[in-house]
Amino acid sequence: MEKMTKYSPSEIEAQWYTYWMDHNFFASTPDHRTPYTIVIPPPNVTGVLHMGHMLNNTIQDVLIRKARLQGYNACWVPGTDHASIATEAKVVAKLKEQGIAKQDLSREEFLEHAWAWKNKYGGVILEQLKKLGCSCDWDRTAFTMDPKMSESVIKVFVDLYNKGLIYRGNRMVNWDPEALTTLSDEEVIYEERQGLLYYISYAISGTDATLTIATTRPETIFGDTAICIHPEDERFTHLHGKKAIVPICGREIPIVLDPYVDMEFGTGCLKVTPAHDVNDKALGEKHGLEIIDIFNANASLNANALQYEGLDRFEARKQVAKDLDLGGFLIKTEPHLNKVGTSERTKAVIEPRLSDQWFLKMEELAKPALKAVLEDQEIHLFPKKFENTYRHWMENIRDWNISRQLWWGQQIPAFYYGPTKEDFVVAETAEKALSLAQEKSGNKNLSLADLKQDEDALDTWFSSWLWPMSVFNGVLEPENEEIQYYYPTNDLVTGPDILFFWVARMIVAGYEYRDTKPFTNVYFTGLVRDKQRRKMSKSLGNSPDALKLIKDYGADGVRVGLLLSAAAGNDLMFDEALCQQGKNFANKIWNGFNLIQSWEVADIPQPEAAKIAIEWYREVFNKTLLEIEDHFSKYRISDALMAIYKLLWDDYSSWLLELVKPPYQQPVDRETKNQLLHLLENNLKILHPFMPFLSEDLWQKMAVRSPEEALIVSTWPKSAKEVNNALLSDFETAQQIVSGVRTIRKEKQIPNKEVLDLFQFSETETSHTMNAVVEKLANLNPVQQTQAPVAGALSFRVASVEYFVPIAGAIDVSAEIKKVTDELHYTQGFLKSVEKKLANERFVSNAPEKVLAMEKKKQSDALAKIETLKQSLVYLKG
RNA sequence: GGGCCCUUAGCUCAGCUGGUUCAGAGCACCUGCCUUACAAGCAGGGGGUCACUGGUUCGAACCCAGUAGGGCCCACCA
Repeated sequence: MEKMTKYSPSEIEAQWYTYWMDHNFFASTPDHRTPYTIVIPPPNVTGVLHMGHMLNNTIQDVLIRKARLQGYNACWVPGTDHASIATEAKVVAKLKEQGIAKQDLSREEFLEHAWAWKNKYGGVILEQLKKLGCSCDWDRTAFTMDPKMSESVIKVFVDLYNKGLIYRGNRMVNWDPEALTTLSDEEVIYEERQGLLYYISYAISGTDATLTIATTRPETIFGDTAICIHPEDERFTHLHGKKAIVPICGREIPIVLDPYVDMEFGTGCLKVTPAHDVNDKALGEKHGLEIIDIFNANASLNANALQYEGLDRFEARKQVAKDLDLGGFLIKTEPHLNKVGTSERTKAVIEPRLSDQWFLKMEELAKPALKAVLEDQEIHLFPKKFENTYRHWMENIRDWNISRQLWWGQQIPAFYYGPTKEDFVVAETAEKALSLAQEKSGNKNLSLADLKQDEDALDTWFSSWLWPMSVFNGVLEPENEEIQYYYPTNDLVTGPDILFFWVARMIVAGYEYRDTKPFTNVYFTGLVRDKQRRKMSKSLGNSPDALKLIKDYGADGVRVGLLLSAAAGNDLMFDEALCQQGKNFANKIWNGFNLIQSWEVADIPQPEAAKIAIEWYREVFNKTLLEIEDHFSKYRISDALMAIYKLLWDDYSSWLLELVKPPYQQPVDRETKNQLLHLLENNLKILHPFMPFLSEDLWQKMAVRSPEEALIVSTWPKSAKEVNNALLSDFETAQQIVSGVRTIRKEKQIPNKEVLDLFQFSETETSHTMNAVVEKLANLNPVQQTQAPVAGALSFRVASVEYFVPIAGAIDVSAEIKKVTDELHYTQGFLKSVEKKLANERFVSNAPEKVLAMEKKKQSDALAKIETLKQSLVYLKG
């Protein structure tokens, strides 16, 4: 027989996404409702969907869909980030393939290529998010280099400059010799690398003596402008005031004294290279040393390195070491573990380099942002542990290097009009700059042609830190309706890796420009790793193809798979098996739906079992709903999903549906079917945020619905605060009885078809409200009461009540005796421990009332149980 | 070098203010079943010295100290 027992997601997913889009269900405009806003962490325009995005955006979609159901005006703003360094690198690579070098292009020409590239590939990742089911308001799709966004960025730059917070300085910066730009401190990743410590001998001028320094970078000797020793180092007092001679180049350099030098490290003598090390720069300034830069921009050596000019720095290191050795200057080398800074983007080893850069003073700006999170609790971080990290960074915040030697990005609005580096003005436009320049220079004859704009672009994060404001045009028009309505946003869902890059800075910008937080809750997802705990990366090839996953398991299945493994802030081990679990779950629900649909309806009375089951399920549903809401309030998204999973699989499918199921090929009563459909509707509502496609599909299949009645815009069920615990507990007892009978069936291999008897042994009358449930699920004749144990019957106990199932010839008396005896001994032992506790005066006097009462109940229960066990033994032994 | 966090079943993880929701969940596993929605399933079942050592307490997975292992963040030691 052909049966439709398989759910195939791919067919319906596209259909429902189109339906939602066609009816503008994702769109939001300000209205009388309370807004619920999320701004997407804008992925790089160069990006393709990876597992991190999938997780991140699934969580956002769950939150936004739930809010929408709850009646909020849900607004999820999508967009992309221009990612200056990553994108520029891609465009440069692409041009290179076409035989075009960046240097051969003008800034304008290059930007044309970049925009063409962006327009062609920039939307890919957003299209992929649609496949995942993300219900973003696509009409609001923003890009960090949109005209208004860029204008906002420039406005903020000018404003901060005018406030005296932006300055230009010649500073040691992190230079990426591959991307040919500076990086902020946060973009530098330190790695431990095994290297060598070279001991190099320097002659002392005018004497036969020498001194030995230890360095990891022998190639930098050409930049040496001093040797530094500790003033109190008694080994070197004879060197005070002397000069040393740099090997190979023979230059004479002073020997200076400074307590900075660690006498314990190396030889106690330090060579000073102010152009290529932050500390050396400080020493240089202190002692008035010369600065000799020996590197080109690509980190090859320049003319200052004499015959090594043009050599790459690592090649030069080998060569210089070799030559030093030949010349007798290299005393020895020893292995040395040192930390090497590398570029987050290009992986190139960072070269500390002195250059003119723009900086933003952070100290004052950070203060309100620090207070808001830690003191005022205006913003909550989930998990909370990130508050420590946040505090540490904000309290030790350093100035932000915001200039990049790139073209792709907002060009710094500083205009030079004169011969010196200080002859510049900062303004939104060249026209404004001109009048400022005329004023500043006193030269009214300056024209636009005399102005030269700074070549650098701004750090990408200098635009994304405004994102929650700028997507609502809140920077240019701070009073506009949209920003007033949607801001502050509600939740931000992102990875902890950009806590400093982005999250902290958005908070800073929010307080500076709107005097309030940009969002209330920040949910940090973990890193997605593979089963072996390795970080997912392109180079390892361990990152599954997101679209293929969706194709194989359905978007709903993948969403469930990701969420099931994702506790907030913990890394998650992604395993495709979880997507399979998600897909199985979808199929389970789909089948249950088909089952109900297949039943004929008749006007017949409602069976008792169905009536009880439905009442019970209402309670379970309500209880679960309360749990789910509690989970959501703590951002425990996976726990919320698991609660729904168990509700639908166990309570709904295994218990409720089994109980209401009509006998084979017979109709169901109208009452039951109607009630069931209502329960199903509620199930679909709470399922919808997690599995939007399946839930909408079934919702639409169960009734003819107008667009206004679509599930996506329906209402989240209301929970009753009262839970009928008596009903729940009675039902649970019934479940245990059913389970007891099933265990006996299993042990004695009695088929389910065979109808059995069940005796409830009880001296007093007990309630029978659940008998119909037990009889239906365990396939029993009406449950009978008995005043005495049933001889020759198998038995089990639920709570302290004993049940008997008579089975002809199946009973092994001696085995039963052993079973009961074992249980008796165990219970006696248990009683003993309880009584010992109760006999302990200190326990009785210290333990709270509640605990004491509990112990006493344990005692009386155990005593009662021992009685029935003893009686059983008597009967068994005949 | 400074700071933060983690270690509970084979795996991934819950476990709130110390006490019957304290030893849990999902998956995996084992044993029966192609049973009348679903084998992508049903029913039943076995798994843990709560990292280790001490302490506090009537009582510790939970609090304290130490040890071992793992992770994260920050920091310029040549």
